[in-house]
Amino acid sequence: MLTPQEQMRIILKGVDTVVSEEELFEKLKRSYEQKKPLTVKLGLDPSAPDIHLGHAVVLRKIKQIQDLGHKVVIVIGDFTGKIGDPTGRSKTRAPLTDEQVKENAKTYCEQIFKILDQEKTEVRFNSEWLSKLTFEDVIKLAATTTVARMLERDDFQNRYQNQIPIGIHEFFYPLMQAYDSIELEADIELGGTDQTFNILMGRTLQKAFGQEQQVAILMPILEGLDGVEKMSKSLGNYIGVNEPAHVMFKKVMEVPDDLIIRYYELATDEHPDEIEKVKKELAEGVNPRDVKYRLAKIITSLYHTTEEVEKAMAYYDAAFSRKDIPDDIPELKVEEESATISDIVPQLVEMGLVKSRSEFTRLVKQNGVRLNNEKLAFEDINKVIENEDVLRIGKKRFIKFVK
RNA sequence: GGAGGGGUUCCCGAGUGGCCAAAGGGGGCAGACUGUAAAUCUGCUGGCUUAGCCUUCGGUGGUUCGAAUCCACCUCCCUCCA
Repeated sequence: MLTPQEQMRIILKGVDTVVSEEELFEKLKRSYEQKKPLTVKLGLDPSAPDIHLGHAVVLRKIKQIQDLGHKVVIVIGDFTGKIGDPTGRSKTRAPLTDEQVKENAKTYCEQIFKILDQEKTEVRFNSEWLSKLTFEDVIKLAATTTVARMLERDDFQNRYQNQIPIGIHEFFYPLMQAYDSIELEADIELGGTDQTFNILMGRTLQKAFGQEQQVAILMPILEGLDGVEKMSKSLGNYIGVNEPAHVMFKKVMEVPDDLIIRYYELATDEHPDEIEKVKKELAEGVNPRDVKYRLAKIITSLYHTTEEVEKAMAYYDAAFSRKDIPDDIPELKVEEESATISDIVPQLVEMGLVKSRSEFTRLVKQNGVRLNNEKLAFEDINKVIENEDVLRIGKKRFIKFVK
């Protein structure tokens, strides 16, 4: 086991805030001396089963701590998920059913274990203890804090000021999450900075319950592809860990230039020395495209095999650098011998390539659709499809027809 | 419990009887340019069997030749008072 000093260095890399570093050091020291691993908690919300690089920021950090020999406990907030939590996005979230939660949890774990070591990770569901609390217990919990204190939370404050509803039940969300820490006797809790309030509430509650307070480790929030908003599925600016290699690669290339370093820091496991080198390169005027190209390779490799990455790069080079038709594109079997492009549109809609026939028509009229790399004129929409015809919709969407 | 203000298309927000598939902005998509990104310019942005038709302005019902707009009831949100 590494010395507490060495552990600190690894743990602190890239973090936004630690409350508090002294406490963390003390815990590490004690753990080192007694050879007893610390319990590290990460709470996950099962309502969004697709993990993206934004979530991965925290997961990577916890993986590093896991590798230091500490005990990682993932808490799936199935109970909290059923209550509905404050998302900060205008509306109160719809509660999930048991089936949804279970299903989501399964998908979740599959993705988490692309990053964490499954053998060494404990997964718990917080309904296990939360569902057993009596009303009296709940009141006692609630009595540990005040409305004013609750309203300190950014999200609540914003909504309150903007006249967006806040359900009373939502006040319980931080309390429930905090209670999880008591149940686990957590030494450390990880989360994004958006979790600051909830995680600190864990400290408050632990103190009220006579436990040693957990250390809060808060990771920065990764911006999404737009470069401004946080990465999130609902905003559509995300890179999912489950996405095919070529999609992932292309998306990393869409990251704004000024976020290249941030992505290096938060979305890869690159060594700080390496990152310094990259910073220098950029400062010296190396084409950001090339730097980003390497970044895309590194990130894609974290979630895909070498072979898949090679393919993805070939696809990218062909489709976007040379503007050719790549080799490896989805195919659509055309049943009807005399089917025209127009005839096939409903199937394209079904596949999600276009939203509707109207949208397809608009794209064609705007020269956004190509047939075998030639612009498709609106009059040609009734052309009979030949075997191996390739349709390109916009820049990214390809489909090959086979008969 | 009382008084008042609100709910419009993906978001914000204009629209108080026909000229409204609904201004403007944002976002998104496409084209040009480029480095693939950004910036900029242009176009599009409910659906369809597309000179036309159908669905949409919290819900239901009504008035009217005609309703996002008027009326009734319902529902949800906010503010102030209690």
